[in-house]
Formats: sequence, C-alpha cells, structure tokens
Amino acid sequence: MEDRGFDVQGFARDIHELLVLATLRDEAKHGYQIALDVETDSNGLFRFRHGTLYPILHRLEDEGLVRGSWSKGGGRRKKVYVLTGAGRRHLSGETTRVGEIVSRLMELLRRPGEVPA
Amino acid sequence: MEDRGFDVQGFARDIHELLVLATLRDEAKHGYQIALDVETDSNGLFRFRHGTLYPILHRLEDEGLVRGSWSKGGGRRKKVYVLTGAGRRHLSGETTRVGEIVSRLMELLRRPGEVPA
DNA sequence: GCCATACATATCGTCAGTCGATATATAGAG
DNA sequence: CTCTATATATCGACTGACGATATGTATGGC
Repeated sequence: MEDRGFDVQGFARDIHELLVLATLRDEAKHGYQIALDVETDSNGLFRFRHGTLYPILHRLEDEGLVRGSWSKGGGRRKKVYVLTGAGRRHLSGETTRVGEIVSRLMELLRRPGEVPA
Repeated sequence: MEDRGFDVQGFARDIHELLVLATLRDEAKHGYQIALDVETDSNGLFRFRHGTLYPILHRLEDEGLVRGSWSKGGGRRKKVYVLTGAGRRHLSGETTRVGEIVSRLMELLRRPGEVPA
C-alpha cells in the first residue's frame, strides 16, 4: 500500500489550498476575508500575502473546488467564494491524507536514536 | 509567543533537511545510503531524487549541521556525513517546531464545521 | 467637498527549491 | 569485457511563493 510517492512541492501548495477550503467550510467568504480569518483562526501562525492568495483562489476555481461570484450588493465589489461538493470532498480526503503523511513524518523525526548503551 | 510567521516554502525545505538529519541521528552515512534509508524507513513514502539530495547535503554542510569526509577505505569513493552538535540541536528544535505547526494545522483542517442544527 | 486610509482584487518580476536529465567514475556480476 | 548498481555532482526547466506595484471603491476626518 501507499504507492504514490510524496511530493514535497505539492505538499506545501496543498497546505495553502486546504487552509482556504477549511475556512470556507462553514460560510462563503470573499478573498480578503479569507486571508483575515485564516490569520485570526491560527493566531497569526498561518497567513496569506495577497500575491499568494489570489492565484490560489483562481486555481481552486479552475479546479472546481470553489465557485466564485461577484456580489453586486451595494458595497464594495467583492468576489465571494463558496465551497463546491467537489471542494468539500477534496478537503475531507486531503485532510486525511495530509494527516497520515505528517503523522508518519513526525514518527520518523521523533523516533529516538537507538539508545546508546 | 509564536511570533515568526510561517513560511510555506521554508517548510517544504525543512522537511527534506530534517529527514536527512534524522536518518543520520544514529549512524554516519554517505549520501546514497541516506536516500535508500529514508525511502526504506518510510516505506517508500518519502524519497529523495539525487538531483535534490546532494544540494541539500551541501547546504547542510555549509550550515555546519553535518560534516562530510571522503572515506578512503578500499571501496568506492564515498562522502560520509556525520551529524554535528549543532545538527543534533537543530534536529531536536526544529522537530518540536514542526510538530507544533502541523498539530495546529491539523487542528484547523479537522475542526468540524459549526454543527448544522 | 476633499483627502487619507482601509478595503478589495489582480498581476508581474524575482527568487528559491524541486525534479529530471545528463555526466562521470568505479566495483562487481555474468 | 560488458552491463548494471553504486556513488557523487551539476545544469536547465519548471513550479510556486513573495514583494512590489497597479487599480479602484467606500469610509471617516477635517
């Protein structure tokens, strides 16, 4: 089992994508709000620069994991994103997968040295 | 506490570096062996392409976390790496730090949606 | 009414780092 | 003697984050 190798580069990208999907789990939000919420929810540990956030949002939209629509209500123009069914499944599946990977990683890193006699 | 933000790019790099340092924890090894061991120990989940491994090894050497020396024994020429004191401290400290980050990450990803009534 | 600031989205150039390919060389097997 | 596995190294292409820059709108202070 566990045949597909592990792609470090894709892993870093996934973290960003999953943080976005997770914050959209309960309610639709526009980009700027996503950035603020992720930062707040993680006590400042995770944060998005806008030069990073918007490309990710566009990518997620292209992949059909979120759907964006311009809110025309009498405020500032905002593009509001909602999680699609595929997005919800992706979040769930990838969260499990990432959880397994990090658990294996930490296991390797924390494995105590063969106790020196 | 926990002020320094989280750098996704550096995180991916750290994973590779820590895997190398971890496999050197108990015994000195040369590069090729490191790649084989990491792959074996992780059941093929983590693996190094040699185009990735050697630059990492050189970087770790530059940073003083490992020390490499050419073995002149009557075999194939090998550059054997040993973990330095700084390397051991780095492994320990960064493992803790990475552990905290992933634990916070999984917490955010797994946080169940506000339970729908 | 005017201006500064915060909100809001978007793109571009740069840089870091992985990845695949390529190069070089030696030991051991058949 | 050739082929494969071992062993290290580097280069070019690609990917993706990041900082800077651009554009525009609403809001609050004066």
